[in-house]
Formats: sequence, structure tokens, C-alpha cells
Amino acid sequence: MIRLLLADDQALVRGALAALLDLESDLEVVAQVGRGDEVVEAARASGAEVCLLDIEMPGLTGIDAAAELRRELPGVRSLIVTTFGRPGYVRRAIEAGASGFVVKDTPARQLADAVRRVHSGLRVIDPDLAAESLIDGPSPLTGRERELLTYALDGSPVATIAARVHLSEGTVRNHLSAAIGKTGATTRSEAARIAQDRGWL
Amino acid sequence: MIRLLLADDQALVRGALAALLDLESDLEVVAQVGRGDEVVEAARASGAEVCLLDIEMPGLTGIDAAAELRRELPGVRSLIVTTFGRPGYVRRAIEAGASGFVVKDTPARQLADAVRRVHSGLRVIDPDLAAESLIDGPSPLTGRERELLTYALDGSPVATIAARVHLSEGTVRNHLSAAIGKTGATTRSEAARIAQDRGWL
DNA sequence: ACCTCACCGTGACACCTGTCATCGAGTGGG
DNA sequence: CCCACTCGATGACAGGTGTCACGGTGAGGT
Repeated sequence: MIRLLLADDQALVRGALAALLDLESDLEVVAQVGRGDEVVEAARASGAEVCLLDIEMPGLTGIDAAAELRRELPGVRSLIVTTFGRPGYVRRAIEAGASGFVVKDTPARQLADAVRRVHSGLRVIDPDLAAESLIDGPSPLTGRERELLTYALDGSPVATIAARVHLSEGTVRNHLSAAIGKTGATTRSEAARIAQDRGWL
Repeated sequence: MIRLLLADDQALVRGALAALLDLESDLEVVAQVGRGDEVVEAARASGAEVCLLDIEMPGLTGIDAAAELRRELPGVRSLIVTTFGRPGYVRRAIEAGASGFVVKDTPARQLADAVRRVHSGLRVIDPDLAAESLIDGPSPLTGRERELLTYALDGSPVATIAARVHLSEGTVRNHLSAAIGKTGATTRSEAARIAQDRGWL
């Protein structure tokens, strides 16, 4: 009997996944949480062996939750289950110590198998995403560039961004210009979108 | 026995919802599709009585699929099940003839009840969303403004948008300026984001 | 010690963007 | 019929934006 923890901010999806996995005779959902920062505590209390983690969650990212699990409960394995198969996500998930990465597009019947493999110590990674993540390479963005791009995501004017990070307007423009060059974009909005698509933010 | 059709582009979520609903003794999932433009055909072939429709789907929106169902198979009821509880979505869903609107944040155990109510002819609408949708009013955007805003969503330069719709650059700027005023924004990117949040696109 | 690189800043320049005034054509309601 | 509204367009202007050149600091590697 493999003991599972589910972390997803959408209650309906969480409950549905629980129903799906409980159909398997060798799987048992022992905990469910809707926030990233509740994962470790719930995992400890429930004695979960495998944690299925969504990435977009309030409190803490699924990837960050996987890193925390690695530190606090090294015996627990984590499997990222997410909507967005962004190349950078795969890389960061593996670096955070996750044992698997599955997108929500995969057929439902394959999920239980992925869980079993992760539980037995194998790595489960979507082959297409692994390839993309390799050819793409790691993020070329510096810390500042990444930070400023996240603020540029909604199309804020440079002045607003500069005020938010307490920097000169010219400096912000320069960092963003560098980011635009690295992403191959022509405007900061486009650069921000591209960076997000690749999981660089 | 209520016969259900599930439409959601994420196979895992679709399968999980099927597992969840099949646990109920009076419900039966008789069809599953991953595209909006396959809904009507599948509903006809399977004899579904209630269709659970996601909004974001390839081919056709869940809302548009509900409208098509209304026309082609008036006896079939539709229940929108979506991630985003945008006020404009609720309004458009009801206008399209949907009988219910539920966000994926709601507890899993409430879904089956929602399905039963819809099947018995009642309307099921998230009360918070209904209120928001009322105070918000309908979209103030004209057709052109809405169209141009969708192209502005990714931060494209005005010149690119103008070329795409075969309009003068100045005209595009004027329409976008109007949209910026109506949304209370200061840039077209912000206006586009606000309009999308309210379900005006 | 030297080099590299990320970081912060200034100034200048060409270009893009948002706003406003103004025009004409078409549509539908009172 | 006239009015209100949308749509398309032009021109002009202030201000925002992207790029480049240049300078300076500090951390880390050789």
C-alpha cells in the first residue's frame, strides 16, 4: 500500500485525483492540501511516501515544496503534476529533488503507474519535455533580469517597476534591454511572456 | 441514472473527474472529449443528459459549445466547470443557455449535487460570482476594441496589431486608447489584462 | 594581482505610444 | 428626419521606450 499526499490549489481537481487514485488497490491517499506551505507538515503527520505536487499554488511553489521535502523528509519522494510543461520547470524540479514530472495532459491511466515507479525509486519524466529542457539549456537571465521581467509581465511602465524595486529608471531599462536581447524579443512584454513560457521566471 | 458527458482538454483532470463522478451510484459518465468542437457530436452519440464543460478548450470554447448544444440538442443541459471565475464568463455562459456555473475551487463533494440539480432543471451558479457579475455589468467594449485587446494581450507593438487586422496604425491606437479609458488602465497591456480578468475577451 | 561578470547609474538619440481634435460614412432608434 | 453611436482615418504633440556608449563598484575565479 503506497501512501500518497495530494497538493493542488483547486479543490475539485484535488478531490477528483483522489478518487482516481483510490481506485487502485495498491494506492491510498492519506493527505490532501491546497497550499504549498502545508505540504511538509501534512506529509510528516500522515506518513506519506509519495507527494503529488502541483506547481502553481498559494504560499509555496510545488517545486519549492519538493525542495523543502528533500531537506526535511528525505525518504519521501515527490512527483510534480502540473498544467504547464515549461522546459525550465522540468530542470528546476529535478534540481529541487523531485523524482518525477508529469503534465496534466497525460492519460489518466498512466498516473498510477507513474506513482508506482516513483515509489520504487525510478525517475518519471515526460520524454518530450526532457528533450526540450535539454536543448533549451538553463536560464540565461541574471537575477535582476528575472526579477524585473516578473514585474514587466503585466505590462507595467518602466517608471512603476523602477519605483517598486527602488532603482533608477535608466537601470531598469538597461536590465530589461538585456533581457529582451537574451529572449530574442523586441519589447519587454514579449520578453516577459517568452521567459515565462520557458519557465525562466 | 443520469448520463454525463465530460469536456476538458486536460486528460488527467478529465479522467479524474470521471472517477469522482462514477463513485456516485446515480451518475454515469458516458462520454469524454478533449475539444469543444466534439461536444455536440459526442453528446448525440452517447445520449448524454448533462454536459460538464470546461471553458478553455481547443476548437471551441465551453461557452460556445453550450450555445451549440442549446441549438442542436435542446433537451441536454450544460454545466460549466472552469478554473477562472471571471464575472463576464458567468454572464456569457447563462446567455449561451448553460444551466450552471461552477469553479474548480469548489469542494469535490458538491459537484455531484450540482449535477443532480442541473439535471432536475434547476440553475446552479456560484453565489459570489453571480453577485460580481451583476455589479460589474456587461462588457462596455465595442467589437473592435475587444478584438484589438486580444491581440494586445501579449504586448505586441501597435504596428504588428495594425498589420494583422489591416487597419491604420493611428486607428488601432485610437481604439486601444478608448479601451484603456474604459478599463481604467494606463497602457494597452494593462487594459488587456483587466479586460481578460473580467471575462470581456 | 588580474580578469570576468553581474550590478547600478547617466546621458543621449531614434522610435513607439497614448491622447486629443477633427473628419467622414454607415446604422439604428426616437 | 435627426440624433447618437460605432467605425475608420489623419495629424500633431508630449511623454514613454529601447538602444548604445560609457563609467564605476564589488564578488569570485585564475
